[in-house]
Amino acid sequence: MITKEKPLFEQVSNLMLSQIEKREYDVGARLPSEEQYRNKYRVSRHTIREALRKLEGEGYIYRIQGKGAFLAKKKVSYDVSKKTQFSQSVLDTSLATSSRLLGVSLIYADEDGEITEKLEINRTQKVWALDIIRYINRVPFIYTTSYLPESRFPGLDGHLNGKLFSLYKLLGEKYGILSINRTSSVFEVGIPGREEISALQISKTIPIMLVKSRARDGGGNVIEYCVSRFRGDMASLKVTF
Amino acid sequence: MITKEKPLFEQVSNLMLSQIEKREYDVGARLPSEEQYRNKYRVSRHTIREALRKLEGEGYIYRIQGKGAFLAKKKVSYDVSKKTQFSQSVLDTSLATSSRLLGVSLIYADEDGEITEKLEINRTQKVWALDIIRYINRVPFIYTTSYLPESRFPGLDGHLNGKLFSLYKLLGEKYGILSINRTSSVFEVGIPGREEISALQISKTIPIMLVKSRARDGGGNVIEYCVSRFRGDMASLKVTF
DNA sequence: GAGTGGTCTAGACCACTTA
DNA sequence: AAGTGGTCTAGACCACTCT
Repeated sequence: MITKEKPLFEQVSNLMLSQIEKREYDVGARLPSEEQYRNKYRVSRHTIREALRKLEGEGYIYRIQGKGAFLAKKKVSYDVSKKTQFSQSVLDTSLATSSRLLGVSLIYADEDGEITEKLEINRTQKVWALDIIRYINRVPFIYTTSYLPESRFPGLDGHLNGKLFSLYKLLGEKYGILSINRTSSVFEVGIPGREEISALQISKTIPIMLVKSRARDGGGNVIEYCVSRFRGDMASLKVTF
Repeated sequence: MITKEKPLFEQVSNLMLSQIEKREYDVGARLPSEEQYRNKYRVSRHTIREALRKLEGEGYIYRIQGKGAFLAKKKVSYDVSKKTQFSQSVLDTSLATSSRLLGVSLIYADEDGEITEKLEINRTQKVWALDIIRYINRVPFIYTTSYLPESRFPGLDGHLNGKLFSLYKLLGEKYGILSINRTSSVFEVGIPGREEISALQISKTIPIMLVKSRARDGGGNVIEYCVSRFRGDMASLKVTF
């Protein structure tokens, strides 16, 4: 069974994958434990863990400390275009969406000046920073930080409540913002930091997709700069031109 | 020095990172070897490797077997919009771009039917599969596989040569395709497989960004379906709406 | 307390690069 | 041949979940 062509952990990983692709497990079902795999394939636990890490990075499985490894679900298709509302952007309407406001803070110019630059303001102006988590079927899917100039949205914190939450709707109702246009976005991949790991409840081996974008009002003024971090193993982002 | 707050490898990783951010090394310079780090921080090699793996995944460093770990360069900004030519999409014009055709093959319908579905053809039709590597300053940056219907582009292989290469220019000159429109793209992240690792010359810990897109001619017919794999540590993809 | 995944050590050999 | 990163084993303890 063991050849010398490929690294051992990769052979093991492929054996595991072939079982998965034969649909031997249901979606969301628990896979054998590392100890069980170790007995099955007769390799060290380290090798089993490398094989599992590979499958996790590829999005086939996810792991939870103390519970086990589970077969991952299909990716969620998400539209990142001009539509600005979360629930409208999730293309599969059978999925339940919800949002939670983690916190609001009023900050001064950031150190590197990235935010002030993106908002086209100067460093003496204050900025709202909103941390929001968006859920799909109660699973954290996106962790977003939105920056908005305080001068344009005075008293914003007073209009917010933690439970139900649509930012753009609120901007329309309370501040008379009629149209919001996302003109461009930047996509990058990354490895989650501590914040992303705890907000999205993922392990550090799952890559995240970063989407940075600016929104302008009808007059062309920048009203928001936001950084969204998507679970890499769950998201499939669709862009239409 | 060693607290119990965070995992050891993360503390080590942060110490390494603080050195990097203090600009103690030049871009592209070699970092200390794992053995040197091991002596410096007095931890096991496994721990050093986990710390380095973290930095690698975050895009700060890259590693080459037998040579060492090196300080990574800044990300390349790349425009993924309607522009269809590689050299035009790299936003920093000071960077040298080049392409290489890895191979052309004439294939039948794929097993899962993804390609035939995307090309809007049926399974009995043959399809050209072109593997192309695009370089930035002679470093592999994108690994693309393009699928084109053979019925639309007969004898395509005869027009290709491995060295200089612009696919869309060729389609215009040889097949009279006047306008090419990319209407939508799908973005995903992933972990590189064997093919991507060897084509992009990366290690398996570097995530890749997958961009799948279709192109249509002026008449609205699909003329190409392509899957591009960007080096996650090098690419910053810009989308304009 | 038992079982799970997460971190860590110590030591070994392999594959690749450089001299 | 020496040095580097890549893979692998064996064994240990920790953190978290479930019963």
